[in-house]
Amino acid sequence: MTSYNYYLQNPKFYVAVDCIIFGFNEGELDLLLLKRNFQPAQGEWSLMGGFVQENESVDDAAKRVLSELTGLTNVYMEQVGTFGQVSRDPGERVISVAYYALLNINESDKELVERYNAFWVNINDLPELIFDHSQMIGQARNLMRIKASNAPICFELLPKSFTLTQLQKLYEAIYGDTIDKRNFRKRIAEMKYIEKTDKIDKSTSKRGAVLYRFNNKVYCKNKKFKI
Amino acid sequence: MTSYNYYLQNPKFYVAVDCIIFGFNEGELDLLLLKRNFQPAQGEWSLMGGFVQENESVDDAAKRVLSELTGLTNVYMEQVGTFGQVSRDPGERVISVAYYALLNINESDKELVERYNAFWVNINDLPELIFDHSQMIGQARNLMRIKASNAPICFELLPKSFTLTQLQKLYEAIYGDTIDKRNFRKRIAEMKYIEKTDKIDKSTSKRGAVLYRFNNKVYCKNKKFKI
DNA sequence: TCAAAAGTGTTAAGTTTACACCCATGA
DNA sequence: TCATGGGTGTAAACTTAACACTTTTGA
Repeated sequence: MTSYNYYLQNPKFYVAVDCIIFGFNEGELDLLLLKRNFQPAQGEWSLMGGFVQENESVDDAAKRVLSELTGLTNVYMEQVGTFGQVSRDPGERVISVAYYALLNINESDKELVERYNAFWVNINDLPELIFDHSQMIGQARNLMRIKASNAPICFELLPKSFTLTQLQKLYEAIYGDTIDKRNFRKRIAEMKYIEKTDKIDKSTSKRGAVLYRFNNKVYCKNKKFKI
Repeated sequence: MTSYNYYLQNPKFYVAVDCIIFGFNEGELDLLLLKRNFQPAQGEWSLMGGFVQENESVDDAAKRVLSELTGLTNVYMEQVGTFGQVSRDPGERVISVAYYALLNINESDKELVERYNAFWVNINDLPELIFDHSQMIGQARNLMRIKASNAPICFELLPKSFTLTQLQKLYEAIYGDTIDKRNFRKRIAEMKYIEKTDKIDKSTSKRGAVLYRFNNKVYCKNKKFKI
């Protein structure tokens, strides 16, 4: 590896990643937050984070940090942005790259989550968070909302098969607004890649609700999505 | 400043900023690119960039770097994202945060631009660029297009007063598509913050075209914008 | 007088919204 | 048999898209 003088005269920084981890449970959108049982800011609420290492890309660091907490790999993640205020971390200067992740709460490793002292917290009932983590969450929510209206990322939060009521409740949680049931179902019916299965979910009603699933192969044929 | 062991065991990185600088001239959208007369990658095309310093935020570094090239401060800038592949810069590991900037070409310091060996290049006719700079530009264009359709950022690229034909040509350049003149003007007419002035521009037609200006105070009253 | 850009309305198509009742079933 | 959530269609309001001619004036 060549080193030019050019680089040497410049300072280096700790670079961290912080994860805004979305989950969906019982009609509510949750975030996985740490009640920190370690330094710094012990006892306070924070996002799951970690430092970028020499041998990994920033994206890979985010995946690693997410996997350390949840045990999951191949999770949908998207970069939110970089937070680079000089004193955002009062301990040391740290530049942090925020990512949001969407996952199915039931697939996460409950033992790991417990070991980190992490909790799923309703997104409408968030505690105060350290540093600029609340700001990161705000940006992540906006980005996620926009993406969810234009791309089929909602299925990352749901089980493989789901009812239309579940799907609607998820969108209502994302948008923070109610949606008309008939209009919603009309739009879904137009999306041929949201397929009826022959299974019925009886867990929330006596009549039972048809289970649907997302067919990504069919989606890839034209990639039109709009809710 | 307190140092915890926590930080010390982690590596540090060079952090750079790269600027995607948009300008608008004669109906065409341009980017300000460097034909590098310095190391590394001398002789190749690149974005204007620089390293984050100890005493400045990442956002401030982007502003400084932009100002070094253009002489301009108070320029509209937005973060595009962070590029953190391990070997994106073959010289040394550098994590780079990309920003896009919108400015009026005529306000930039031509002498400085020349000294840096920088050129305004039509966005549809870009050269090959070093590292991941083409990817940065791609993301910046997408982001800018979306923003321009939802917020009045287009005026950053225009002189204080402008004709409706200029404004339409700008949007056509941003969207890479033609727009119906009557429909466009109808939409503009609904935006009370795009105000007629009593001036006429005679530079592009014998008849002359009315000059308009953007009134930010009026805009701030309801902040609705959609083109 | 004519070339060249500025300016101006209407209609059809498509999209979005609002809205209320019947269905199936287990308790 | 009834309470509960599942499932279904239509009409009005609004938005978007398509489209062509007249005006002004300097050369």
